[in-house]
Amino acid sequence: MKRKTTPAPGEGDALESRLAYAGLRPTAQRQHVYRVLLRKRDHPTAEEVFLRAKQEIPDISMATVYNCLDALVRCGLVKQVHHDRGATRYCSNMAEHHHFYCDACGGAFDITTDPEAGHPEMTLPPGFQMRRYEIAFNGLCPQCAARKHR
Amino acid sequence: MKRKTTPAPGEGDALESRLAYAGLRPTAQRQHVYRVLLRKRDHPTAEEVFLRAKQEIPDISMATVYNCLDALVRCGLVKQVHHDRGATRYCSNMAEHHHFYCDACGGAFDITTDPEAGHPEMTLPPGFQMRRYEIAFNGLCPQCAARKHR
DNA sequence: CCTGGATCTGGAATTGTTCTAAGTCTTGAC
DNA sequence: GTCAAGACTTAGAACAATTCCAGATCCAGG
Repeated sequence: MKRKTTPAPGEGDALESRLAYAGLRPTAQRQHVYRVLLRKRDHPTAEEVFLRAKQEIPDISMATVYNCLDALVRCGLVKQVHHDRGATRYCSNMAEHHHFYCDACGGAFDITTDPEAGHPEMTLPPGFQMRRYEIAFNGLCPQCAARKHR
Repeated sequence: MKRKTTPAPGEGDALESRLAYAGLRPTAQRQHVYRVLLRKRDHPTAEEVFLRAKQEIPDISMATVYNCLDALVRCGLVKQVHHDRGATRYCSNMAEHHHFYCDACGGAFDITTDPEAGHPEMTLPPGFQMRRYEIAFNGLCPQCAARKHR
């Protein structure tokens, strides 16, 4: 219910200007949700973001978390990550990269794009206009792979 | 739920033997659902398969369609295709391939893998054990691209 | 021709997400 | 400052895709 006032200037500048540019206000909830995503970059679901955000803002609601995440996505600070039909995960790493999904632990890992590897656009039949592409890797993450070897 | 991956009793085998190999019966519903998928390979959703299947088996239920699709997936005749968090689509093209999703019309198109292009496994950091990978292309399909150019 | 297990069915339940309506806060005009 | 307009947050309802469930039905083997 009660809302915090404007935070100290200098804190979360990128966020503030990005939001402003998109015509959005840097509310306490948005700032905190963004901080949650920056603090632990493990591709949390909306539910997980909600639980983490609640620790500091106990009254925050799920709807607000969805709203905030949507705002962050819209102003280009956060990316949605989808795998199969699982819950949407949120990723604050905006560099070009792909994802590896561990079949054992379900974790998602950033795979930074190898600049040497050519983009696969030439493999497309004529007529297709590619805007972007994404590679989803599946298998075992290092930890789970090591565990299986024993 | 544990899903048994069937190691192919023989490439390009009939529905019946594939099902039998997985310990499943070739029921009328399963055969018809499979026929529906072969007849129009446009990556239909379960709902679309249901509507098409109903034309020949009016009493078939949605639950049965899901069951049949699951059976076909389990015995390696059909693949699930996911894009963002949209409904699961079903693909009877079992050759290795990727998918192109048109941002304009929402269609899904098979992109056959270029055998020349090296697999991207070397781009993975050490420790990761890749089992498979999938490339999702986004952009405009030839038809929608042509329409935009006018 | 019985019987047990596989299968089919409609409907309820579940999950993740979006919508809605009402209340709260912030901004800008005066 | 004061006030209205609009942005934002909230709880809960609604929603879509899917899975679960329990009863009915089918069918192969004895």
